[in-house]
Amino acid sequence: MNLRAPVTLLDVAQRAGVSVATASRVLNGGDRVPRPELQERVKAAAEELGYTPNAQAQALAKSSTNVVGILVHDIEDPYFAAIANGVMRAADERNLLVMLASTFRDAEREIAYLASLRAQRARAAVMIGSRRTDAESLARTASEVGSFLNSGAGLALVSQSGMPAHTIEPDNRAGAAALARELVGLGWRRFAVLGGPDTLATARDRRDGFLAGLADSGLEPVAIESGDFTRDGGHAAIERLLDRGVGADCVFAVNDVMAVGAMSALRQRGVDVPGQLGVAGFDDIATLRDVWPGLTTVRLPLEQMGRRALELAIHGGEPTTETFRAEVVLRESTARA
Amino acid sequence: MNLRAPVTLLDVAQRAGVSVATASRVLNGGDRVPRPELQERVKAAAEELGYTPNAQAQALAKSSTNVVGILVHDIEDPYFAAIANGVMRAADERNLLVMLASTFRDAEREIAYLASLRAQRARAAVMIGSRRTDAESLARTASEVGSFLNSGAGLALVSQSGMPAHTIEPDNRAGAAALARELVGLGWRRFAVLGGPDTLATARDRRDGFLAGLADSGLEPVAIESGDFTRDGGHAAIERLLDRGVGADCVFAVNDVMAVGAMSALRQRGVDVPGQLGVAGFDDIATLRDVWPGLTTVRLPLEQMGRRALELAIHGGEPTTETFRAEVVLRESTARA
DNA sequence: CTGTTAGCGCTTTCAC
DNA sequence: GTGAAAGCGCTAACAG
Repeated sequence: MNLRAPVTLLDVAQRAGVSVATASRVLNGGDRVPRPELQERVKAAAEELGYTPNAQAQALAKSSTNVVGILVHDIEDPYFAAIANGVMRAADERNLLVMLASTFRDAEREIAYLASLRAQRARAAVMIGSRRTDAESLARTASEVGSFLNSGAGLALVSQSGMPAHTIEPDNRAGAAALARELVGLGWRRFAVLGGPDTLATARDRRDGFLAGLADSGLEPVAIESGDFTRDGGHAAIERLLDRGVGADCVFAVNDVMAVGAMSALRQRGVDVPGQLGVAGFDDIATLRDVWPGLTTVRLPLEQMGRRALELAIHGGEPTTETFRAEVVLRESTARA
Repeated sequence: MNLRAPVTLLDVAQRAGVSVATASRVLNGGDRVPRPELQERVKAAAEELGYTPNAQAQALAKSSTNVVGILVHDIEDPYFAAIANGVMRAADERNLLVMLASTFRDAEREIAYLASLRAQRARAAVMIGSRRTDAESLARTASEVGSFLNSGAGLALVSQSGMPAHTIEPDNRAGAAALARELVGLGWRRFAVLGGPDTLATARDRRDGFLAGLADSGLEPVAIESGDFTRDGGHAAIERLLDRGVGADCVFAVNDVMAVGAMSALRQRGVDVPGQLGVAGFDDIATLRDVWPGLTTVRLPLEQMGRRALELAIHGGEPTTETFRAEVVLRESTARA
């Protein structure tokens, strides 16, 4: 076994003394099954020569691939990783290869990747993550999404409505509203909200849902502060809030990483959680379940959402929207004395 | 724009009134550059028809792709996500598409994925994560690695030596030894080690390095308990240790997630950290930097390691081994009163 | 059941 | 500079 030697089907066929058609049939399960004896010969030849089918050639010949794409903003963000994981598991079960692209939150990259997937003739793709509401990039994305769909590939979006494709929606509003009610039930009254960028639908929905939940009890938040949808965003937002000196007794961050960033800032400032200030997040990120005090949050079936997204994407058909329920998880960060 | 309509280069060429050769040359920068006027015509035609090159066909024709693969055990594990992120960034810069596979810690899957990447004629691949030392699966992996390399593709391994490919090694032993020394310097004396499976080289090296570091001060651990290389593994291991009642005053878990799992168990048992027991980990996982008390650990330049791995993989050449230094990060979890 | 043969869409000599 | 044509490796009719 030395130096590159591209063994082709023809090589195998010749060595086995059969036609390429026969070789193809036995090696890649086809319609008609050759006689046992030939099967043996072909398999043996393939084995001896160390034959590996050229997926590119196969794809070209039957104009269809077993590749699916996943687009996430940032694979290091545990939220995306969890959903992507679900997609990958489902893909693995179906023997599909996954092309994963981290767009680093750049709309242009996202569009370019989608185009690449189209060029690769991917069977389907799953786009994860809330889109910005910025009209222009939204239009450009929509256009590329149209082309993608038009190429015959399947597509499912997670946390992003408004596109003519299958959509998986976490019930952000209802979940946040339920959380608000539970917190009020616990006795908290003066709430502050750490929102995300206003262009992110997910962040907006969670904030609005929370406000709606408070309204159910005739309450209004004492403050709303927006920041990036990240750990640092939460850290900075709570500091601004503290500096402004609003008298909140409980703060809701629109996602867990922001909440954790906020908790860190509070610790630095010497504010006790939940003694002086209760803190709640959203997502129930697995990696953060061990933080202390345990973070009250709203659990989303992230992996399942990913699985389902892949199923819908490869299934195709008319655009569907499926909503996944969120579930409030009360922990120590909002425990009342 | 209706129903699937595969626009080919031929369509574009005809519409522009040129040959496919010319169309190819202008659309995919080639050797000879056609006259400006033709370029315009071809580009216009391509635009109007909404032409997208078929990557499969291109790959077949020039027998080379711009696809690279990444193999990780579990993309939800922040350690792997961080390295994979580095690989993806480097890939993105080079305009390479990434095929990411999560092997779910299954050796067979890993081998199968490598074979798939070979079938896809991937340009290169990066395998991340310590290999088990189980002789049989090691041999089978080695065999597939051989085939992969033999196909002309590049390969780099992260945290796994012993294969005839480029290798990126975090300096686990030295890092753990340095940590041990620092802890001793802080005044800790009775150490317990929460090791990983003995078949994982990474886990072994960290444990051994730590022991060596202790030995430098003439110390020996009071106990060594092994568990899975996961959050739950750390949680269970510390509980067994506690039940056995070894009188340790500081415990070193061979990775951060184990350490966090252990801290959680300690909290449940009412053991104060670092008051009653100091805790240290390894990796300095970003997502865990906000846990409280802040976890003393050993930082590895995860993203950089990933970047470098990709560079080596696509560069090819003689197998190299590059070692990345680890750096001790002291935090509150091992602070002495 | 098995072999022939025409493509799949694009790149790349090799002539013009 | 530009085009004709021969593949790249495999699949899928279509004949035997």
